[in-house]
Amino acid sequence: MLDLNYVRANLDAVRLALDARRFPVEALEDFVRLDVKRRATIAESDTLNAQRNTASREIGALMKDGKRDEADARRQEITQLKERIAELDARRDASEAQMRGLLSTLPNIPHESVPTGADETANTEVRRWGSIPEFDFTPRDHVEIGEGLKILDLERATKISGARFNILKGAGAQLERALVNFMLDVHTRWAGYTEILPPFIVNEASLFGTGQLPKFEADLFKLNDERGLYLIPTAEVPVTNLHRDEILDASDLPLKWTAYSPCFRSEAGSHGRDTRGLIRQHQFEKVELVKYALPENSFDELETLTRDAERILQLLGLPHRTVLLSTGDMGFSAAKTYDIEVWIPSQNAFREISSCSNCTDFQARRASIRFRRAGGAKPEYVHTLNGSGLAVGRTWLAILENYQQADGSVLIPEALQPYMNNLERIEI
RNA sequence: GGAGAGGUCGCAUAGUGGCUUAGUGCACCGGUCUCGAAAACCGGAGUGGGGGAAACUCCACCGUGGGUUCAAAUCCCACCCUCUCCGCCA
Repeated sequence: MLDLNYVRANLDAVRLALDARRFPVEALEDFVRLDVKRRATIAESDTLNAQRNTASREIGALMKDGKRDEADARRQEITQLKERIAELDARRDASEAQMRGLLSTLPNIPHESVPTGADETANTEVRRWGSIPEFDFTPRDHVEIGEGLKILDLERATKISGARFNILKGAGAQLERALVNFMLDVHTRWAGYTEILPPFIVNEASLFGTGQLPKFEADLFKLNDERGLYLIPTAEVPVTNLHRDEILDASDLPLKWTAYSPCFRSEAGSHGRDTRGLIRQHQFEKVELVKYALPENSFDELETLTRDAERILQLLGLPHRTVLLSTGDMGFSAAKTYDIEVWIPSQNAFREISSCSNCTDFQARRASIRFRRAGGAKPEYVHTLNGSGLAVGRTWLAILENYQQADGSVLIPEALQPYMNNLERIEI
């Protein structure tokens, strides 16, 4: 969420930034009008409240002195004040609700280093790692490889749950588990992240905090339950909300967490896209990285977080590139985002396997996550960052495709073998 | 699921309708003292919002939302959460 005072003071800059994000900016005009109304209402209601408080105290004093008649007279006075105050409060509540409604749907302001553009064609590649594998046979896609090795069963998953679900079996299930352990170990041992195992079901306030609600409810699975609970679309939600409504100490920052979780996404509106295989599923596993950073350090922290995610691909020997997203391609809460894309031989293309964002104070304001510098300084909002480190399902299929052999078997990357009981190859 | 207790300004507590628009202790910040520190003493300090150039000032906030009252932390209703005991359960 953007800061009310910031929007008020920087209306033109905000309008420009939102326009770059392809956000309809007309709504901002109402904003100014509502704000003027709101402040006038507050001023009057505060004054009347002050009068009421004074009168009340005087009545108290009169009652004590036994002057009932005078007290009764003053009561009349207050009754009128109260009506007017109730009226003003109702108006203020309405204005504030409208402003909040509008503010909560505005996306974050892009950082100045982000390229302006309408969509992904304006993204810029910042670096590339590894060489694209060459096969002396026609490479198969992961569905064919996985089903051939009997480690992937999509048909039965459809019977049991429906489209966009999958079943891993034997060495396939083991590979998934190995990847989770491997990623968590690398992040905790070498990069100083603390492991979190969060709830996979969260409340509305948490989803508001990270920005999924109110705008993107259609992307979520909501539980049929009076409590208004949802399955998490990413561990970013529970982990970023860890210190919601708290004031931390500046010396605690940065805080770095890594969390494994399944992720549940309804994928509404992506019918027909990536229908084959594991690329786009309703349920997938992910190891997430989350940081709270000091505002002055957050963009540096984004660089290291992105490198921490890339390291996994490098240790697994998977070719990839890193792309800086343009203003038109970024997510709602992000001020700056790098996507990491892994090479997928069957598609002859790089596909997203991680998305690393600095959300600056956008989520922190929605979730009220603050810190205080030494002594009695005013609380400030932390900057929150998150990135996949990595999407496990996509890593799984990238290994199958990049490490496939002519005979249909798949080699296990060396770094992963200790996590697979030293298995070197998955074969029939 | 049943019975009971409780949620107060970082922590711990006081406060059952107006001497409290929240007291006290600890922690915190500033000062006095000291070579320096500790102790002691003096003073300060919550969050959000409105007005103001500023000094400052006003309003709201005692789990959340309603209600009663001239006046609510305090009374009433609903909900959320925590703890204890019983039952059930991976």
